[in-house]
Amino acid sequence: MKQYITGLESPSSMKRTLIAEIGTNEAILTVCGWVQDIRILKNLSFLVLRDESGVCQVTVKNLEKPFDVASLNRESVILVDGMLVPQSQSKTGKEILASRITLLNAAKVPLPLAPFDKVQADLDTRLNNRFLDLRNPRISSIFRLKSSILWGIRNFLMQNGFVEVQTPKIVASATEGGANLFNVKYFEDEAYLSQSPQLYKEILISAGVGRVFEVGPAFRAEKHNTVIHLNEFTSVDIEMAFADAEDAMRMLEGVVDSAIQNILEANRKELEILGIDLKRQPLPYPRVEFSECLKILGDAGIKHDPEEDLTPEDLRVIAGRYSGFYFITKWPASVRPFYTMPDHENPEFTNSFDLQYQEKEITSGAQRVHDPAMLRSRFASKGLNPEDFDFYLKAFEYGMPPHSGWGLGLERLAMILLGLKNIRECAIFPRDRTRLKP
RNA sequence: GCCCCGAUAGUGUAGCGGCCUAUCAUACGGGCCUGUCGAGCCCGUGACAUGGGUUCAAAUCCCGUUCGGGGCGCCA
Repeated sequence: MKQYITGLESPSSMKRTLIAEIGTNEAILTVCGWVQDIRILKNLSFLVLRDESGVCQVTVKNLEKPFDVASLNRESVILVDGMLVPQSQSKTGKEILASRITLLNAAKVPLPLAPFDKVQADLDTRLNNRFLDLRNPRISSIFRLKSSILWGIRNFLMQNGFVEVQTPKIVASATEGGANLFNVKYFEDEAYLSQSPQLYKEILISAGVGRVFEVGPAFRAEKHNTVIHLNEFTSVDIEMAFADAEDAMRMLEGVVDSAIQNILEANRKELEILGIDLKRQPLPYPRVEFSECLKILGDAGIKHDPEEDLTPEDLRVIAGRYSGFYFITKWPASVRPFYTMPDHENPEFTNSFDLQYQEKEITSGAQRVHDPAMLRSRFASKGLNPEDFDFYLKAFEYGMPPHSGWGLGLERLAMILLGLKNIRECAIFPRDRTRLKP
């Protein structure tokens, strides 16, 4: 009674019906998917069959023996030929009376992770068995949403005249210092994995691209062990010519709003599965100067060195004043990279900004230094050797426009919009301090 | 790099010196059940991360190792 695969019986997608489309087609149909649940009664058995579009119930009359249901394991892949039951009593709303069931591939028992168990597995167990974890729509919804977030971002940038580029991820020098880079062998040379496309974006501004963006991986060799850091993350980077920090901030809030708008329109189902109540936040997002943050901290009785970066504790206090997204602007030069433009009036501050969501930093951006002489002195003040950046500096010597830009952590944005507590949830195969597989 | 915490069946947990022949749920195997849908009921299988030590006695206390969780620093 068991029917094994020969490999030659692979179903054609031409005659396969997606579960979501059941009821719109003929009454005799073929569905394929994973066995999510098995309930065996005396005279009949029920299967819950799942494909990428949804679930339906498959009813098997045991006496007719279209298949030995008892031999089936959860999460095995089957093909079901059968008839649509017109008025189904199933809670899935869709029911097929099986005339034939073909086992396409069996799942071993026990499952290392049961995606539909009543007990929730730990994140570590889930990530070790990500292919099973992702079979649960609660998990796969995260990545459908992330995909839509990125589409909303791309759509907005394309509409605003940006060109998408791909810059190298194997690079010869650091963008902001040397400590946090992964080494790679590049034939006879020493190379690194790129921590940011910053230098290339700026060179492209000199190249006359005008508005440029990139979505790509960024690598940070920091041994951080937190719920908001990955060693490989997706960076959305833009750079705009003839633009100041305010222009870049406007583009940034536009991008975020477009991402939210897009998932509200396109992903009602996924938002519902995850129980997310997401709302657009009116533009513009509040702008708060760094010096104002120090006052807020002062009011809370926290003394803060004006040359020092804000700590997570500081940001929690500041976040008490703002709900949702807000910008912190005019950061001190001491905590910003060499390419950040100093403020004309107060050169110890910069024309820079971070986009925050409560206490979490999502984006860092600024107007950039476009004058090569100023850039050289900034290298010196950061203790960097200009010779390491010769290919970069060269682009500034022959007509570099004033320009601004930012880099946004896609997983950070996703975790915030989706209300997830650990950034690893937002990376489909995350790389963290110890995780190199799968 | 620093600091805290943890590791018990496939999964998730209780136990924290003798009452442990280790709890419960879920999963898994068997049986019953004319439509189930977190199915139900009965029976059963299955675990103390690892190496040392303390003790009459260790899942339980101590040390090392490995693995995991969280925080800080750094950042997106």
